[in-house]
Amino acid sequence: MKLTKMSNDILLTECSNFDPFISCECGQCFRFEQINENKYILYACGRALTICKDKSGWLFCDITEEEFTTLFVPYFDLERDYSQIICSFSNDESISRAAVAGGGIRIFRQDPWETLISFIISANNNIPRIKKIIDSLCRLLGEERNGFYSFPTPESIKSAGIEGLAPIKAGFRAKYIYDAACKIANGEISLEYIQNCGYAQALDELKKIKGVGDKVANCVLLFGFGYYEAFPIDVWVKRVIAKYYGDGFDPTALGKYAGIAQQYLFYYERSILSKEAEE
DNA sequence: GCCCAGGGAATCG
DNA sequence: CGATTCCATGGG
Repeated sequence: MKLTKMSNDILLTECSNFDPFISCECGQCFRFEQINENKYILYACGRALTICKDKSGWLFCDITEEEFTTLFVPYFDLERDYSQIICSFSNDESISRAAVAGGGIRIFRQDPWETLISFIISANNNIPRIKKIIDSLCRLLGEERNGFYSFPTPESIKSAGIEGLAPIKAGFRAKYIYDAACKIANGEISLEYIQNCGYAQALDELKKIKGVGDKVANCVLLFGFGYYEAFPIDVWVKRVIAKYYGDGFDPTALGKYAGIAQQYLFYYERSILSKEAEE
């Protein structure tokens, strides 16, 4: 990994297994927009970050090297050796095949609270609409700072109430968002405890929140807390398992980075389906 | 009108 | 336990 200062921008080169565009599109995060083929804006770490695909590498606009290093190197998980992780799946044919297509995916280390609400919203929903609801939520209750809306705090959602959430049109999920906000705001659930108590305990803790079951909890643990052994099973991954593994599939057999394998499978299964739709 | 979407709660037996 | 049903909303 090499960072080069280019006036107000940072150029990233010599960084294998990293494609920020694919990493955005692979379903782990929802606050980003594609401007064109070579340009995305990502809303993370409390700011908007413009990312351009350059001939020589990835260009991150209007950011200092210090800010990129302290905020976005951890966020993009750039210090981890993903090629070694992919190697650890080499005895699994379908994961290895999926990792060819999704080799640029990094698991983003997202804000736990934002990830919790985002995946509560994801229940029985599709990605474009999840993005729209989250964006509405930030515009409704977040704080604006030169065009960027922060993610609303638990307290602000709590004081808005279920009726106050009506404009974002989250449907039946509004009461779950509210329940999560209350339990975090009043300390009934501690995100810090979930961060430190280990995977199994953290899973139980998250599931105390209404609207959080096995799938949502595992997404939050994987994308918001860095529990890489979390293996969320949604409708797509269910299809993959039925197709390639059948009964008796055990994600723990994939080791401590099972969640990364899951993300390759999810991305691959969806991308081959959209490719088939084009034909 | 139908079905589906990164599911989960409530309610059965 | 497992199997159904319902939940709001929008796009295809």
